[in-house]
Amino acid sequence: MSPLREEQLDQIRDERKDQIVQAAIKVFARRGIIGTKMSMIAAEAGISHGLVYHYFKTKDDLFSMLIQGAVETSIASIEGLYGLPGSPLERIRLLTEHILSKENTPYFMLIYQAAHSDGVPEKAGRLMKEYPLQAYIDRLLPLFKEGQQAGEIADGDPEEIVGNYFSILSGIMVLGEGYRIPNAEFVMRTIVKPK
Amino acid sequence: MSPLREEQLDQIRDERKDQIVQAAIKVFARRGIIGTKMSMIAAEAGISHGLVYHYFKTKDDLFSMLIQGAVETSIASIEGLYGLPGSPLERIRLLTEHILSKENTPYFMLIYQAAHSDGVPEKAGRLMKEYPLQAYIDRLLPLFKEGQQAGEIADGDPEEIVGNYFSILSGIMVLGEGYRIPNAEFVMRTIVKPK
Amino acid sequence: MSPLREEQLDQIRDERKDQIVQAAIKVFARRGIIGTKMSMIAAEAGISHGLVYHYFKTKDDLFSMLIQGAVETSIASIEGLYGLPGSPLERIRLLTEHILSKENTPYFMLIYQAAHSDGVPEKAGRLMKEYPLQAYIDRLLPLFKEGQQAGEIADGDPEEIVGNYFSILSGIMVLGEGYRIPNAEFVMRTIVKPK
Amino acid sequence: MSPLREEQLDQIRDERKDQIVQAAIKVFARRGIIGTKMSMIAAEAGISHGLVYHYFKTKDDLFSMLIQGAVETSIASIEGLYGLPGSPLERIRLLTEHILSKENTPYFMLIYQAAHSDGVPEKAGRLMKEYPLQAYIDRLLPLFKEGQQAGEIADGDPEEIVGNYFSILSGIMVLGEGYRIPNAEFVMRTIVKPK
DNA sequence: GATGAATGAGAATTCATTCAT
DNA sequence: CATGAATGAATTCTCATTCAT
Repeated sequence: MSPLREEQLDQIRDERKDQIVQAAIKVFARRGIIGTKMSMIAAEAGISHGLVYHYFKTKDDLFSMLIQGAVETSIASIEGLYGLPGSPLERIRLLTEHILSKENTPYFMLIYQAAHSDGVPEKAGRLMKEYPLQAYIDRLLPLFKEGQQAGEIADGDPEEIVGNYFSILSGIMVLGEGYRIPNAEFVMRTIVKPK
Repeated sequence: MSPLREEQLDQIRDERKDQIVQAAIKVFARRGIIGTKMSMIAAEAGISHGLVYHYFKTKDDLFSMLIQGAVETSIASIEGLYGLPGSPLERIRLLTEHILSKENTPYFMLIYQAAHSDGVPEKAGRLMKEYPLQAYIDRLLPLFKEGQQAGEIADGDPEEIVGNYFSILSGIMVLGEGYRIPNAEFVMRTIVKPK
Repeated sequence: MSPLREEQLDQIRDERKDQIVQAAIKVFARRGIIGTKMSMIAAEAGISHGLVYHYFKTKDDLFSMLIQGAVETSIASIEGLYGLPGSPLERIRLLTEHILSKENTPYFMLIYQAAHSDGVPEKAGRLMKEYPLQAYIDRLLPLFKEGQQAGEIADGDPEEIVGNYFSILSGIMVLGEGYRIPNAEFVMRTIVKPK
Repeated sequence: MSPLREEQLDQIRDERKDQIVQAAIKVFARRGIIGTKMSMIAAEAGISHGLVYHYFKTKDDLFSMLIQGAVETSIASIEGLYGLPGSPLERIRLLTEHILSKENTPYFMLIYQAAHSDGVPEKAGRLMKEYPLQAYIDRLLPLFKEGQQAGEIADGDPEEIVGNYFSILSGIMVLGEGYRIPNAEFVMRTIVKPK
């Protein structure tokens, strides 16, 4: 095994792994844990079902890994808001637009699946306990409070407002095909302070 | 044999059927079609799984029956709005409160499941084709237009407004445990015309 | 319980039992043991399935009873030949016509089912051991030998001739719908001595 | 991956498929469709029941495939007669011997099962409609007519003669264990013209 | 690393049988 | 005697997972 060869293998491994992950996100998001067959993921990734097991120990393992990624990404994207310039409202609008963008759907679906389905594997379940929905709310809270102080966000219990805001966004993202996705402005109306 | 006995049997049948239906709504709503095992329904209803088949031919049959009920009930509840007194906005607020009330969750979940899950039985699928989401929007449209004419509802394409409104409500109802359910007022903000 | 009432009950019992037996013969003959559901028998007899169990302990019990009747009847009908007048060939022709008559089909089917199907209950199986196919052949043998001595029946091992004759008849009777039932004359050609 | 491997897999597939088919013929012939459990076929073939489903979609599928083979083989074997040399009677005797040979039993049983049993799958049923018993008779008819013209076959309605002949052969082949199988000569007596 | 044959646990469904009324 | 509600064992079929090649 020359180092070159090793590198090649590593590259193949990474490629394959990503192939599988992308396929799995797609299928899990649409069909949920139970509704997703390993063969579907393999077919979507264009490989044999046997190969999936070279890279992921079990179906639960694969799902848990996806959830972990989804949670980390989404938490990071919220925390990223605090480094951005602009008024609180502007930054919230940015986040709202970001969340409502098409490419985020699978991540929300995944988190939704993990929070609900009963076939949720232990590991994914643990993750959801560590970073429960409340975690998202907690991280948004300071921003909303800031907004209230700036007179941009409607008065009222800030935790309630954030909770409502997050529910509405989550709900929309989970709906899937057939439902109209409102634009950010529409959702923002629920939180901006009327003049 | 005696009329009394006949009645007793009818009563038992009705009771059991209702028991099963209630249990099924509960379980289907939470777990979806594939995720729901007949044994879960039986256990939830406190009967043997064999008895479920005494009353419902198949799992698909049972699910389809529930969907039919859910669709009919929800359509009727929208259409009922047109007979009520009050301004359009007041009536929409009424509907919003009604939809957001706890006891409606399973119906929305059911319709959501029927519109999405992959194991949707043919009969339920047909129902969803007959009464697709658009049907709900169509039925709400006149009321919203009325509201716009009365200056109560925000300007803009009424179909878009209704679609967004319905998406937000549907999304919320589908989320299930862990998420905060906003009160009607919060949702109403997305559609009322700012003064 | 007046004696009159007892008699009435007895009569009902006998009627019901016969109703069930007739229905069972019909259904078992066509569908075999496994293919016959108790509910089919009950439906054919026009009673509830529960009532069948008042008269027959189990499905196997019912089947065994029918086999017993079929075996006894058919054995008796062969033995009856020996008391009849006429030449051996004439009496064999009589038996052949009798067997080939439509109303005998179910009995042959039943015996065939009992001899083959693997779901044969222990009791019926025992009966078939006591009166196996050989029993029929043994009982026909003297008549055929007589026929050979009288120059009416073809020469050759009489046991083989009887066996063949019985196989052909049994086979025909077992075929059921769709197949043509030859008349007695046709079958007789296999055993009569050519002039 | 390599062509060798490809061939190996093909070979394994063919072997397994044949193993299953042979086992299935054996079990279906004896027990009929309903009486045959997939586990029996698997056990007979010495494999897991899961593997049977790897090769055949359903039990009905497997049965239908067997019927198709049986029908095609038997029709072909009749049609092959017309290319053979010899007098009509000689060729019919050949066919009779062929049919009565031990190895043909399962095929006749199978066709019999398909023509009768109640659990006959739609596909097999369709095949039996396309090639009903009448088809066999139609294909034999010309040969028997030839035989009558040659003075070898008994006079009378040829369709009736063929029908009877086919019934007798079918009946014998269907009987199964316990019954004596007559030799061809015995059966031929029913159709040859007496001198 | 990659494939797909092979296994077996689990879920839907059927049906013989029991039993309260 | 008669009914049909109720149960659970048995069967078909699916799919996650293993493993030889």
